[in-house]
This record gives sequence, structure tokens and C-alpha cells, in this order.
Amino acid sequence: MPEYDNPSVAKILDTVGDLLEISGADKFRFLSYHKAAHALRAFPEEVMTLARDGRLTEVPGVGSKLAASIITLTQTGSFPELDAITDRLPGTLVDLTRIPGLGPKKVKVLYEQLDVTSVDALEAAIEEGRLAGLAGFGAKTIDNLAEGIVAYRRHSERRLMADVLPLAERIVAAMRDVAGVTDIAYAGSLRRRRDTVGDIDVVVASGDPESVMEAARTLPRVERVLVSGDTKTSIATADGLQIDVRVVSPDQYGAALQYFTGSAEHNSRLRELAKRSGLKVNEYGVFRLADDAAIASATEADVYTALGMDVPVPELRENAGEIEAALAGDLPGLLEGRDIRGDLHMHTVATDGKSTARQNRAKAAALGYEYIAITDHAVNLHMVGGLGLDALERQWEEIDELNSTGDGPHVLKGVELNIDDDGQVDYDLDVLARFDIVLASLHSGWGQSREVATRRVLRAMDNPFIDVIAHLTGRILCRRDPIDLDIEAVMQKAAQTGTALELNSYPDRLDLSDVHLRMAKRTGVAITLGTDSHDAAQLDYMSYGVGQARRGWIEPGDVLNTLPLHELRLRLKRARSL
DNA sequence: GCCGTTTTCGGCCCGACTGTTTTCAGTCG
Repeated sequence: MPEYDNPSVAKILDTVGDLLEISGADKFRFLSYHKAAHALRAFPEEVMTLARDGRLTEVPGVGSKLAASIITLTQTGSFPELDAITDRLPGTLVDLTRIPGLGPKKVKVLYEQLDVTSVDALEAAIEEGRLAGLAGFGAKTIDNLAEGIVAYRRHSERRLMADVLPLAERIVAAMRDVAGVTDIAYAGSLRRRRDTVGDIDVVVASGDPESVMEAARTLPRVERVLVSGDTKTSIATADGLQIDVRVVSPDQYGAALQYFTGSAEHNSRLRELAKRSGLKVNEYGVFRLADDAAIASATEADVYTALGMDVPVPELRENAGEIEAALAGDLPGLLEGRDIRGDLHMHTVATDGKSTARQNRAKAAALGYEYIAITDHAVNLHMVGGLGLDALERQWEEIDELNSTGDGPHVLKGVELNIDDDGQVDYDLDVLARFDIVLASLHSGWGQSREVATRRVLRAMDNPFIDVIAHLTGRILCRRDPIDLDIEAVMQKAAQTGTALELNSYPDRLDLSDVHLRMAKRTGVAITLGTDSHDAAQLDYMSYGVGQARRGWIEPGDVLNTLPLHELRLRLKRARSL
């Protein structure tokens, strides 16, 4: 029987939705596929389990028909609606809609009139002048399509949130000084702290919108102005990042910030609810439908209050249950940076780090931590000089000396073991028992089957002295896919054995994902946060982990390193054996 | 295709900008 995870099924649903739209199907019909896809990506249970238990309709937006089709998919490997639509339309047409400026309607014309089914074919058709005279394709449109193909080829990927954030902050700082500006912030997925982002959205409140638009068009790194009107300007930077700047009047700033923070699905749901209450929500405020009277607009809190709900923090706004919780006054009290009492994953010069244990401890003191764990690689990870027993003894002496000074964060003796292909690790139990905390993680085998990879992790969790599985899936954002694991089996084993799962806060990992964090919380698995720092300065990466934890609905009580040191020790798995 | 404390049928979120099909459709967010 084929195995599917939620993203792979969601991708099929999106493809069907896109093809239905190109085919000219009813708007609400193709939107329902995208809605279900989004909900499935955010749903904290696995689609295979839901299908097996007949609970697929618990996913919002999945009704009896889609549930039946998904069950067929999991049993036969084919999705009936996809087969039906690809009989009529080539599936590759979906690629064409990724070209900026080219949507489903024009793709349909290109296919039906010119038999264009791919980006390469479109490029050839443009070069041969075959688009000339086609209804709806004027000279300007054809020029824009040629440019759109270049943009599509140059980059279509998302970027690390951590790589984009500094630029967003510089733009905000620069535009704050423009004449008439009273408020400014970046919004969008950056404000929601998604692990990757596709563009930068900036919301500006100003009594002088023209000056703001001019400033946006002349930002330092602008390569091209994509669109620019009275209230909205979009520009592209030299490396292909899009920046959207939107200006509203100062009394509408809260509504605009809410609107442009999104997500699209969150906003769409809000507007549906508002309509049922006789209200309308847009980027200018909340309005009564009956007489168009403005109800709220100045602050985000005003907007949500007018809709009768608490204010969900940006990290939660994915239409993944936060609206129901906000309506019920039942939003979680999420983890905050100040809750973290220590960093439980870092490397030193003893292996592949650049800072000493002492330097890491000094940085931790500056962050106000009560403790840190030094967790260098163990002996089997030869390529980074993993520590043998002699080197280990020397590091422990160094740590003892640091701790003997009394003041400053306590340094825990830790290690990051390597889980080998059989689920075995670097040291024997008698050595492992001598550490304060032991992490273990996968460093190879990325192409392994789900069965093999899952077995490795489950075996490691049977080890009584492995307290934490670090960076569970091994994903590197924008570079390496997560290893294929039976996540539910991992979660259940973690809960059963008392093994914690790490939220690795290094910005290109952020592993566990937000959805996996919600699964862990549901299953009662304890979470630790660690930066995986290879340089003392990287202890600052904890803020990325905190943002991700908040997206995963994690509260302080779910996280072991919010505990004082003596309580942390009691909660680690080894406390059961020692 | 989904969904229900006004509905099991008839609804289903909102607006800016561009180019062209000159009164609006297509695209995007």
C-alpha cells in the first residue's frame, strides 16, 4: 500500500485545484481543493492514520467526496479527480501559472489556441511571434510574459526567514523617516515567523502617501518597479526578492497591519465570519454591511474585538484552530523568549565549533541563562573530529573548572550522539550514564525508506540514557528534504519512553516543524529548545526557535528548558535509571 | 466541493493595479 504524508496529498489537491481553474470550473469548486490542501498541511495528524480510521472529514474543508478520493489514493496510488482532469488537460499547465503575470485564463488560451503546454514552449512561441494577434495578448502583455519567464527561471524558491529579516528591518528603519509616516512595520509571513518567506510586506501609515510610494520606488536595492499606484508599490531587488509596500491613513493602520499580516486563509475565514454577523472586513477596517459605517480600524486589537474575539498573535494566524480559540477566549499562553532558562545544544572548538566552552558560557551569562549544555559530536562522527573517551575526560575537567567558580550559568556535560544505520550510538551505557544530558540525532541516510529510518530512531529512543532526539527529520530548509519518518510512531515512542524531542533553533533547520510541534504536544511529548550553535554569537538563534514554537502552539509547560536546573534534571529520561 | 445557532440548498471574502477585450477582465496578494 502506498504511503502518503500530508504535504504530498496536499500537493495533489492543489494540482487538481489549479487544473480545474484552468479548465474554467466553478470558482468555489476549485477553491475547495486549495482550502482542503491548506488545512491538511496544518493538520496535526497524519493523513494515513485519518484515512485508516475513517476520520478524514475531521480535517476542515474535507467533505465526504474528497475523503473518499483520498482513501482511494492511499489504497491504489491514484487520485480519481486528478486522473479525470489530466485526461483533458496536460498537468504541466500548472507550471505555466507560476510565471508572474500569467494566470489560469491566459494559460487556457495559450493551450487551446497555440498548444503551449510548457514554459519552454511558451518561450519559443514568443520568440516566433506566434502570440501576436491572440485575443487578450497585446504587445505590453507579451513583453511582460517574456520578463516573467526570466523571473520564473531565476528564482521561484522561498528564502530563510533569518536571511530576509535583516533586510526587512533596514527597509522599515529607512522608511520610518519619510515625510508624513506615523507608523510602519513589516507584515506577512515574516511577522508570522514562518521558517521561510517568499517576499517582504511593509505596511505604512502616513498622511502623505505619495511620498511613501516615491520612497518605495527608490529604495537602495531596487532593480525593477513591478507595480506602483496610489497606495501600493511592488519592487524587485537585484537578487529577485519582491518587496510590497502598502500605505494607508494613520487611523486605518491597525486594519491594514492585520490584513497584510495574513495569512490569506486566516483573513478569508475572518471575513466569512464577519459577513455572517452583518459586518465586512478589509484593509481599511471593519464596517457594518447595512450602512457601511466604520466600526474599527485604528489598532489590530480594535479589529479583532469588533469581531467578538481575542487577538491571536501573528504566529498563530494560519486558520488552524486559532479563530475558534480566539472566539472562545481560549487562546494558549505561548512560550516567550524570557521563559527559556538555558540552551541545551551547542558545539565548541573541541569538535566543529568556533568558540570555547568558556566563551559559550559568557554569552549565556549575557543572555541571562541559568544553564547551558555543551553537546559536542561524539566519536563516530569522524569528519568533524567527534570526541573519543580521552577528549571527553579533558572536556569534563574543563567544565568542572568552569562550574567551580560558582557564579554564571551552570554548564551541563552533554553530547550529540550519532544514530547509525542500526539505531546504535557512539558510546556504551556506562559512558552515557556519566553525562548530564545526552542528545542523539541522524547525520546520514537521507534517502532511506520510511521503515528503515523510523526503526533507527525508535531503537535510539529505547536507550535509557538518550534524553533527547535532536533535529528529528534532518531537514535543511531550502536545501535538503526531511528524512521520511513515521512521525506518529516516533511521537508515541517518545511519549512512552520519556524521550524529549528537540526543536532545533538553527535558522536553516527549525526542526521540528510547526506541525510536528503540534503533534508532539497532542501526544504529550516533552520539547527542548537548542540552538545547535557553532559559535557563541549563535546562541542568539534561540529567538528563531521561540518563534517556531509559538507557531506550534507550544506553551512554557511543554518545554523542559523553561524549568529551573534541578527540575530539568528530574525530567530528563536518565532520571528514571539513575 | 463544502457546509449549516437564519440555510441539507444556495450560498461561498476583499480590493489594488495593469493592460486592453474602452467599461472591465485578469492577476495578484
